[in-house]
Amino acid sequence: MPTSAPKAAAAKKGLDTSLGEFVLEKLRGAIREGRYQPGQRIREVEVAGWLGVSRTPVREAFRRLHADGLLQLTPWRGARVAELDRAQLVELYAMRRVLEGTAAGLAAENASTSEIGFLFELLKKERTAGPNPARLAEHNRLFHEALYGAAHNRYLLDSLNALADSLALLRPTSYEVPGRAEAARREHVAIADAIKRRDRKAAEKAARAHIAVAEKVRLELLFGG
Amino acid sequence: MPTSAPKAAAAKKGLDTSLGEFVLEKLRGAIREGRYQPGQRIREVEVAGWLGVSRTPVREAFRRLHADGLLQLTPWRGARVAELDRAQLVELYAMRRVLEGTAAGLAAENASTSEIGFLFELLKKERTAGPNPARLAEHNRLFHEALYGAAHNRYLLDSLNALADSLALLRPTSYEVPGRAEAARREHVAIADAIKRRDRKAAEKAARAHIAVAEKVRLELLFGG
DNA sequence: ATTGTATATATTGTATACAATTACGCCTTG
DNA sequence: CAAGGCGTAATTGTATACAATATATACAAT
Repeated sequence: MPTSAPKAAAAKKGLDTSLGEFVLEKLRGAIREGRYQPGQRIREVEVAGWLGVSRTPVREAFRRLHADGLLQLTPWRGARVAELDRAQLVELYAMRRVLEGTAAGLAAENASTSEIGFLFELLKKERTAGPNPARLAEHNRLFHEALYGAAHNRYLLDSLNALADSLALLRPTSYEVPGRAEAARREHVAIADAIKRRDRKAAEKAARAHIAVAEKVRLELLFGG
Repeated sequence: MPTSAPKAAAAKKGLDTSLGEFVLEKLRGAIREGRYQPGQRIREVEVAGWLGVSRTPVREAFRRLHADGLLQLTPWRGARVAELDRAQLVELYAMRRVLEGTAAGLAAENASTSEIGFLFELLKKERTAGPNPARLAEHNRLFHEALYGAAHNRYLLDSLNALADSLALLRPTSYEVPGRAEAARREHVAIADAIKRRDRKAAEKAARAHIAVAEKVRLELLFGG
């Protein structure tokens, strides 16, 4: 539970956006980093005090997190960080397999040469990232975000980002599994190569395969063989 | 612009849900029925007065509609019903083609026999619906919603509903085009038949074709050849 | 006439006050 | 000692008051 004193009130000075957005980002970060655990209840006044704002912008942030599926809201009973059971996880990965494949396929058709260059840059960094699982997961996130952008479809982008946020609820990440990092990197390379060759089918197939493996690893990690 | 006096304040008595939800549904309906036109500005006090509530639940509804892409919110400058230009429309249909195909494919695998029966029931009603474009569009919506449900994937369902809401921004509907209704019905039948045969590939293909035709008709209708 | 500026008005963002509902502890009672 | 009811505290839903910002109007200067 985030408990740093309202020095955040200082950090929000010179805000280029509304307090609601500010709170939203703070909460999203806290959930992504696991400082709020799935199932945990979040009280409005608690967040308001933490960030030095009133309940109003906190409630706005809650509503948006709810829309993204990160918070479970029940009337009069407050907000709770969403939990994913096995069935939901399977549904989520099914969806992601489709969308990720579509993104890769569209990227093969629509990505600019600089976007493709950026993908390979990220892969280079990924190779030299070291063994820290959190850092590896972060690199992974950057690669996938770049891929989503290269597809050039706003709706697809938004959906995939929402799915990624939901998946961030789960820990540990797949990168805790020995050898997963190298395997994932090889799969990433396969996707990027297909995009560079402008091979839509191959890119789609590689991306779907990548997600299928990720699902398998995650399920084993979380629920055991 | 909806202007019926606050008799709505009476209609909201005995509410089984929060006022925010109430306002959300009212606004969604008003946008879907074209009572709020794309590009039109919506003021908080105006809606609050219309529905006999304060600005607070109105703002909540605005935020959710924004998350769904139906409202465009800019700080200090209020809410505006989203507009779709041609490029966005193309992106949206690309997304819908993928998701609708996926939904049909999953329905072929996962739909219960009663769900399949319901699809055919809707098709029967569609055949005898008469020539009213608004009624036809409504029947169409029901069929697609049933299809989404039969896929048994929550994330897919939410995404497709969001896309459908965005498409509802556009009028006139394709059903203003002579002959579109019968053609659409035949395409619906093809989808339902494939699902009944449990033929995943065929269902997916039929659904994608259906959306592709719908896109073509819409583009011609809105932007001319 | 047009453009720039100042002022007033309107509208949204935020904070706080109040109402409705729930959760929990305590007491009573069998 | 357990079970159930009552009352208080805690929490959220809603309304309103206030602050910050944008928009519109009036007027002056060119």
